[in-house]
Amino acid sequence: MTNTRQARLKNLGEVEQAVMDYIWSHGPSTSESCREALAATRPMKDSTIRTVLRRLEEKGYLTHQTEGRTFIYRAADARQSVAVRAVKGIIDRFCGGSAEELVLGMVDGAVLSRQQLERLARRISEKTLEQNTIDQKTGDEKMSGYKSADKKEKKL
Amino acid sequence: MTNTRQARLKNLGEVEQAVMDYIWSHGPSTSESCREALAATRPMKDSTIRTVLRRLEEKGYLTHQTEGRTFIYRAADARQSVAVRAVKGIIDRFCGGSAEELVLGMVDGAVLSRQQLERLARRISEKTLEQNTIDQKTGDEKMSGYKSADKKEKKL
DNA sequence: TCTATCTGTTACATGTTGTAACGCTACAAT
DNA sequence: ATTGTAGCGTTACAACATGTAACAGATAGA
Repeated sequence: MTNTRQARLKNLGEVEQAVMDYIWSHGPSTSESCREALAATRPMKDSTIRTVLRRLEEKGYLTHQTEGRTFIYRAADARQSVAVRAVKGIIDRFCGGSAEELVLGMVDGAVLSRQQLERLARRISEKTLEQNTIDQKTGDEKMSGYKSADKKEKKL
Repeated sequence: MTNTRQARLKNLGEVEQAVMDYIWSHGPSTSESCREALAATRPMKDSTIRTVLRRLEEKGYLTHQTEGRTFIYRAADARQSVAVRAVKGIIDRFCGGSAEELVLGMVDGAVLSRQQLERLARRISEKTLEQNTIDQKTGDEKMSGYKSADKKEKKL
């Protein structure tokens, strides 16, 4: 059900990443606009960038549609979705599917600060509230009975 | 200085991953024990597994020490550290350094449930308290805003 | 018709990953 | 001492991934 079966996108090479970054930032683009945008740091012949674009499409990162005779490439998924999918892959491969320990590790690894994590929890709480307002009858989750988990309302 | 400067470990191939999983689970191992452990799903000649092990060491995932004439390989870093580093890489590449949106996306992407996130925040709060009790003077302040470093990286 | 644009196809050098054959050395049993 | 053998060192190779690009075919305008 949650299975969008998009799964396993191959990793991106350096140039591929750069191209995706450009398209994610600038929206639908032609091969030429990509080429020009990257020309400063990475001069490429037009056939080169087009090959990269075609491969990215094969890999499922892009789709294209024709405008006249010109290909307009656009990202198949939002940057963030791809990032999340990538992390999901990492979780599967390294953490046996449990994301919890990973996030905990991110805090220890200084990838996420404690403050950020708490703020996140708060933001989520809000979103959750909205959700609950709509369908709060599903009593299966909630398990709010967390012992005396000392709320300690940290200030931020 | 949490910066262990181990940075950028290359990705693991399928077999490499399997080997690392084994060693992470069983601790220091010889090439033979690895070979036997994976034999069921992946029969390999001894030279094969040894090549894999050597490469994993080159990549920095393993170290080895000699016991008699036998190599004992052990993980250079804990599984979780590697996972976190991998995520860090994703964050740099996709999120311009900000982990926050990513975690938020993990919730939306059903990788992390709201309950889990909140529980995490709670767990962290507790840890933070202990920490604070001990050294509350360290301005923990993670640099939440990386500049994304302009990849100058001229090919050579 | 001719040319400036675009796309289609094919190629190729590197690098990565999986797999493995050989070959050399030290130690143990004969 | 001789030799089998357990273990490591070295080299090879096919398949795929990635960056780079040439060349060819098609077509909208001038």
